[in-house]
Amino acid sequence: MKKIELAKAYEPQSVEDGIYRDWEQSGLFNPDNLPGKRDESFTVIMPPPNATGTLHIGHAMFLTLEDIMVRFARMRGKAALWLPGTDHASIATQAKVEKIVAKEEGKTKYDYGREAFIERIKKFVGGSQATIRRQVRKMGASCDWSREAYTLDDPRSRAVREMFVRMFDDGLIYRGYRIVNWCPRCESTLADDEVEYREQRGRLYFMKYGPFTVATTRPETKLGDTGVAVHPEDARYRDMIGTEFEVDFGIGPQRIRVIADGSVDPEFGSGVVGLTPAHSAVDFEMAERNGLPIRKVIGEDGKMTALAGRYAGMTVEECRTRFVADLEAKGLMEKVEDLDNNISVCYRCATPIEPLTSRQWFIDVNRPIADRENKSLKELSVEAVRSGNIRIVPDRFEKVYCRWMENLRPWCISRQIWFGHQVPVWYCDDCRGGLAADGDGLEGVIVSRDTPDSCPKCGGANLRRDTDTLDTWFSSGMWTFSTLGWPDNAKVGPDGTVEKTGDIKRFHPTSIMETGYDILPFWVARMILMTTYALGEVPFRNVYLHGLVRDEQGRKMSKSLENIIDPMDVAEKYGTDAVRLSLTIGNAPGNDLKMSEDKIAYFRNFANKLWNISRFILMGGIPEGNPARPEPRTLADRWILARFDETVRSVTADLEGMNYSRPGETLRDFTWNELADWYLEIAKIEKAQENDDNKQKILAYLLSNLLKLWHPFMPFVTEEIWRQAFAAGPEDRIMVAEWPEVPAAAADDGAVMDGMAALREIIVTIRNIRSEYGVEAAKKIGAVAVAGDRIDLVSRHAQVIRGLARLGELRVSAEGDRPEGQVAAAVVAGVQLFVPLGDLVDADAEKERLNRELADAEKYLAALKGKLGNADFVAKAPEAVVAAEREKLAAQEDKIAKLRGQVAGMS
RNA sequence: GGGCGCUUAGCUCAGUUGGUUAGAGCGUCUCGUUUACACCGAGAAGGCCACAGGUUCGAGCCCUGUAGCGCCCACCA
Repeated sequence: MKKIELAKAYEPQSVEDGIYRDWEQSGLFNPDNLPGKRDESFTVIMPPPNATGTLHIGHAMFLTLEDIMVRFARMRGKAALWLPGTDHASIATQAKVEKIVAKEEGKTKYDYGREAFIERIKKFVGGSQATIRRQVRKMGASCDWSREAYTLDDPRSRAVREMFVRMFDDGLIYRGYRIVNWCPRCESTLADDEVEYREQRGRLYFMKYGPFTVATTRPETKLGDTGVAVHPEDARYRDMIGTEFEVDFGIGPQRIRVIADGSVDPEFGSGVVGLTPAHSAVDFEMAERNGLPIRKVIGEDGKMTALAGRYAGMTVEECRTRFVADLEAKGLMEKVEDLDNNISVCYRCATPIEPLTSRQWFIDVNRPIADRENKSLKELSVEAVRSGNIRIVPDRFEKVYCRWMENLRPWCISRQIWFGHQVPVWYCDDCRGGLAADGDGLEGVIVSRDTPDSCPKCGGANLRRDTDTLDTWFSSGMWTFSTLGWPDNAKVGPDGTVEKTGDIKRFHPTSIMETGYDILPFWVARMILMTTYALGEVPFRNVYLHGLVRDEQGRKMSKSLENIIDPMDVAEKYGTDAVRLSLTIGNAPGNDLKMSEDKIAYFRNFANKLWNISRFILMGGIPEGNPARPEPRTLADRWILARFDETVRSVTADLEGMNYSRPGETLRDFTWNELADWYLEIAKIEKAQENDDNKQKILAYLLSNLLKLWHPFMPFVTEEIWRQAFAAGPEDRIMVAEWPEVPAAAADDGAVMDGMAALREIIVTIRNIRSEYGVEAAKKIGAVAVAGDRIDLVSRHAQVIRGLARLGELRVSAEGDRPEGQVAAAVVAGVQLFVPLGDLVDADAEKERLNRELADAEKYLAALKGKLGNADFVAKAPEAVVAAEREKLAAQEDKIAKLRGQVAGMS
C-alpha cells in the first residue's frame, strides 16, 4: 500500500496549463498515435469559430460538449478524431475590419484598395486565430491540432475551386439575372436567410394609378412598375384582368398589365397591388409567371437609375420625398395612412435591404443530377434526413429542417465582398467584347480550376477575372470533407461513384455534428446539400443541436446589458472543470441554458469535493498498480459496488445516446450523496473493525474508476489526481485509460439495497430525533432498537449506527425491550427505536408526535386498502404491481401496530 | 398568418415506453470546527405537477380544448 497526501484544496490554476501541454505533447489528440487497434473511428469536425476576435461562453459550451463526446470515444477504444479550425466568415470579418480601420485609422476600404485591404484583414485574422487557439486549449479541448484547418487556407481554396467547377460542369451553378437581396452598405448580395426583419412605423400611400388606386409603402418603386395584380375573384376588377394601360408618374408613360393572383388580399389597401418586378421578390415571381418585363429603377449604388427619369441619381430617400411631393402637387396622392410593417435588414450591419435584380451566380437546387439518380440537391438533402441516415437531436428540428429545405429557392452564391474565395471565373474580352452590362448567356465565360493563360476558345489573352467572391457558407458547407483531404481522397469513377481513401475513408461520414440550432439552416443544411452532391453520402450520422447561453434572468448576453460572462475569466477564477460542468449539467439539447457565476462557483466547490474525497482515500493508502476489483465484505461494500456498477451502466448508456446532462447529474449524485456522505463515513468505522487493507482496496478501486467516468466532464482535476495517485509513469494518462467495465446486476442486489436503505433510515431517524429535541451534536446519547426480523442487520451494524448517529450506546433486542423513563420513539423499516432523553422529552408532546405519524400511516393504509379492494385493479394491473402494493400494505400494518404499542407505552 | 416548444418547490430544472406517499441543486430556516473537505457536515420547512374535460384499474406522463410565456418561418402591397 502506498500513501499519498494531496494538497488540502484543489488549485486548478496551478495545474491546468501544464496538463494540457502534456496532453498535447503526447500526440494523443491525433488518432494516429493512439494505442491499440482502434478499428472503429469516431469523428467530430469542430464548427469553425469565425475568425473575428475572441470566443464567448457559447463557444465554451460547444467545446465542452464536443470534448466530452471525443474523450468518451477515445477511452472506449475508438480512433477518436476531433478536427479544429476557423472560419474566414467573409462578410462578418470584412465588416469587423472595416469598423476597426474606420475607428483607428479613419480610413475606408477604398482608401486601402482591394489588395491592401485584404492584406489588412489577413493580419487581423491571424491575430484572431492565435487568440482562438489559446482559448480552445484553455477549455481543455482534446482536438487534433496537426489537422487544423481554415476555410480560406490553400487546401480549402483548392477544394472550393474544384467544387465550383464540378457544379458548373453539372449545370448546378449558373449565371442568372434574378432578384437578390442587396445590402447597400456592404455593397453585396445576401442569401435569403442572411436577411432579418425589423418592426417599423411606416406609411401607406394611396396613389392614383391609371384606372386604379394603389396602396404602397414605397412609392418610389412605382417608377419601376410594369403591372398590377388583383384577386381573380374580386368583382370590382375582374373584367380588367389581362388588359393593359399606361400611367405617367411624371417620367413618361409606363406600360402596365393587369394580372390576377390569388395571393392578393382584396381587403388590404385598395385591393390592387402595383407590381415592381425588379425590387420585390414576390413581384418578381409574379412577373416571371406572367411574363411581365423588368424595369430596374434602383441601382446597386442605392441610387435611382436612368430609367427613373428626372429622379435618376437621387438616393432612394431623396427620391421618395420628391416623388411624394410631386404626386401631391398633381393631386395624385389620395391619402396617407400610418402602418406598422416589417422591413428587411442586413444581418451583419442592420442596413435596410434593397431587393433588386442583378446578374449573379446561383446554385440550382431543383436540377436533376445524373450521377445521383436524377435527384435534385433539394431532394437529396431532404431524403438524407427523412430516410434516417441523419438523426437530428432533438428530433423536433427534423421538421424545421425539412420545411426549410423544401422551400429553398435558387441559392445566390456570389458576393461583392472583397474578402473570401474569389469565384474561379474569367471573362474573355476577345470572345465577347467583355461582359456586357446585363447580357445573357455564358459567351466569353471561362470557369477553371487554375488561372488560364488564354481563352480556350479564341486563344485571346485578354482575360479578366470575375471580382465576385463566394458566399461564406459555400466553403463552410464543405467543411466535413474539405478538412479530410477532398478532392484527393475521393476519386470519382465514370459512373459517379466515389472511391474514398485516406482520412475521408477513415473518418467520413463523421459521427456527430454538434452545433447551435440557430445555424441549422445556415450551415447544417448547406453541409448536407454539398456533401450528398460531392460524396454521395451524408456528412454526419447525427446532428446534436445545443441552445443559446443566456444570463441568470434568461436574457441574451450582450455588451450593452453588461451581463457577459467571459469563459476565460471564469475559467481562470474557478477552474476550467467548473466552467465545463456548469455548461453541461442542466443543458438539454435544443434548449437555451441559463448561466450565472454562482452556478460556476457551485461546480468549483464540487471539483474540490472530489479532490477531498480523493485526498481522504489516498491518505488511507492504495495498492500499487491498477486497483483490481476487490471482494466486498460488508453490506455497505456490496451496496456501494452495486451502486457504482449501476452508475457505470447508466452513464455509459447516456453518453452513447448523446445525453450529456444526466450522466453529469448521475455522477454528482453518486459521488457526493452516496460515496462521500454514506460510504466513506461507514468505511471509516468498518475499516477499524477489519484487520487488513480490504477497505482501502475497495476505495482505491472505486476512486480510480470513478475518476475515469468523470474524466470526459472534468478532464483536468481527474488527470491531476490520476497523475499523483494511479499513474504507473509519466506516460500513463487517464485521458487514454480504458473506460470501466462492470458486471451485470446481481440477483441479490435487491436485498442489498433494501438492507442499506433500512440502515440509512434508522440512522436518519435517530438524527431527526436528536435534532427535534435539540440534543447537542457533541453529546453522545443512548438508544434502544427493538429490531424484530431486522435483528441481524441492526446488531451487525451497531457500531455503524452508533458512529453515524453519534450514540454512546445502542442496545439491540428482538422484541419487547422498552427503556424506562421519558423516551422519544419511532418506527422505521420495521424497527422500533427508543431514545431515552429524560427531561428533554415532554411526554404529551411526544405522544402527539407519534399520533400524528400514526394518523399519516393510517391514511396511507386506507389508500392502499382502497386500491387493493378495487377488483379491477387486482384483475388488470400487472402481478408485480399488485404484489408490491400488498407488501406495502403489510409493512404499513406492521408499522401501525408498532406505533400503537409505542403510544400505549407512553402513558 | 403558419409551425414548434414551454408551464412541476421562492429560483433553475429532472421525472425515458402510464404503476412507491412526485425528486435534485440553489436559496431560506435550525444546529454544528466529529483530524478528507466550512469550496464542509446534520436536520427542517416548502408542490390541487398552468386550467378544464376525456381515455384508463391507475395520469405529472396519453388525447382534446383553454390561457399565459417563448422561439422559428412567412410576410401585406
